[in-house]
Amino acid sequence: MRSRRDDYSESTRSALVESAVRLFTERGYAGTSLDEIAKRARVTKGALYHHFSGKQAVFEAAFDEVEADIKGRLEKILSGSQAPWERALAGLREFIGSCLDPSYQRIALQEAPVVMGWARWREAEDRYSFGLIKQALQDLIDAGEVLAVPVEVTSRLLFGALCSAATEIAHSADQRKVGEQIEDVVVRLLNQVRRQATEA
Amino acid sequence: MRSRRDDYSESTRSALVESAVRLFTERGYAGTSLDEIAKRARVTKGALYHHFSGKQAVFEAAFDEVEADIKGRLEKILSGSQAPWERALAGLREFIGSCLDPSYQRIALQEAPVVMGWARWREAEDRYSFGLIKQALQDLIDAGEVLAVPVEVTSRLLFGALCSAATEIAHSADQRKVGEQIEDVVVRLLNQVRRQATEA
DNA sequence: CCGTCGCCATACCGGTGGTATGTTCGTGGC
DNA sequence: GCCACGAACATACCACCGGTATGGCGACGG
Repeated sequence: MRSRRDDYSESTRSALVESAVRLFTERGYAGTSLDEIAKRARVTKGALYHHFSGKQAVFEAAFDEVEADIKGRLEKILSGSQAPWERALAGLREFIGSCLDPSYQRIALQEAPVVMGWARWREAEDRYSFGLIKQALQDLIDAGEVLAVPVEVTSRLLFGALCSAATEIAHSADQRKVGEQIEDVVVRLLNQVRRQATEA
Repeated sequence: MRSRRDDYSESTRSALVESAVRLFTERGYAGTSLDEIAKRARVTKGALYHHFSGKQAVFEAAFDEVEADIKGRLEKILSGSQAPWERALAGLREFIGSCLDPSYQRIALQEAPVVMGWARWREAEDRYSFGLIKQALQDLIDAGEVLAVPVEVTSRLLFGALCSAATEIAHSADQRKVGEQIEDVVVRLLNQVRRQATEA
């Protein structure tokens, strides 16, 4: 039986996470104090330390929050019923679009490797957006759509390229134009490794 | 006339920078205190604040130190007398190799965007390694070696891919193997956008 | 030989992450 | 219905660190 107190507890916890996501996005990890996070959630540091072991834990909760959101949207597309190649393209577009979210940009891509440490970040990314990209590439290869390439390193290259590209888009004055340019270049490159079975 | 004091002053300054590079590489920006940096340079925080305006300035000095080193090696190769395509390949190899330097990894690629802020980092990178990569790509296009692609975004994609790839190499158990895989994939992709003028 | 100023050390302050302790109130047993 | 218990917080406090203000010492120009 779920008690009334459990509701309250989860409510304040989620309020803390939400507050953390906002502040970390705006001012970064080092630039936001725990008092601020607690204050925005209308509690004190005591409550924060009851729910989390420390500042790092709060950050990781915010990280999970942001990543889970992206992952959900990506999974929906990648499990669709279109042809593998079109699914991948749609996923690519969705990922680039998601990268424009300032929270994902700063928390998941910029600060997470520094705050969590690279090893832990990589491990987490395997379960989130990077894992999905790798899976999508593997599917393409399995379906015979692209040449056999080392999946691990190739998806790593692709992920790195897309992340920095997305950051570029996000900060550019004309997001639409830069976004189309990037998508164009990426698709052009991908088409090069695509098996030409559909032709001839 | 360069006085004796100027020598001393520059000596302690460079000692501080060297100390900062070491500590920032080992423990990261947030994990190292100014007292530690000063102590390793056998001075006190007072000396540090005489030479630098604050912690950020110390970091930027360390950043410049690391970047200038890489830039020097890259420039030597890219201004060589080989054919454009071979020059670019040699530069690519050199850059991947340079990325394995833990200081460059952590200070210039990981922490700098967070510590300096993305905009300032990007601005600085334009004058260092990224600028050289962009120039190299532009040269290839000018020489008619590769198809005309949007230089800015393409080099951004390439830079991002290489950086994350290099991080992957640096942390892998078998650096040689992963390094060759990555180089292979990148060259394969580059060959795809290469103009086939040499054939036929 | 002396005043000056660059170079650096010492002392101190405010803020922040973390801990220890106190307080409230919902919950389950009787 | 009541009470003891513990979860869910609040409060008070400490250690450390970035930054500032001040003091001293020795080299350099006059």
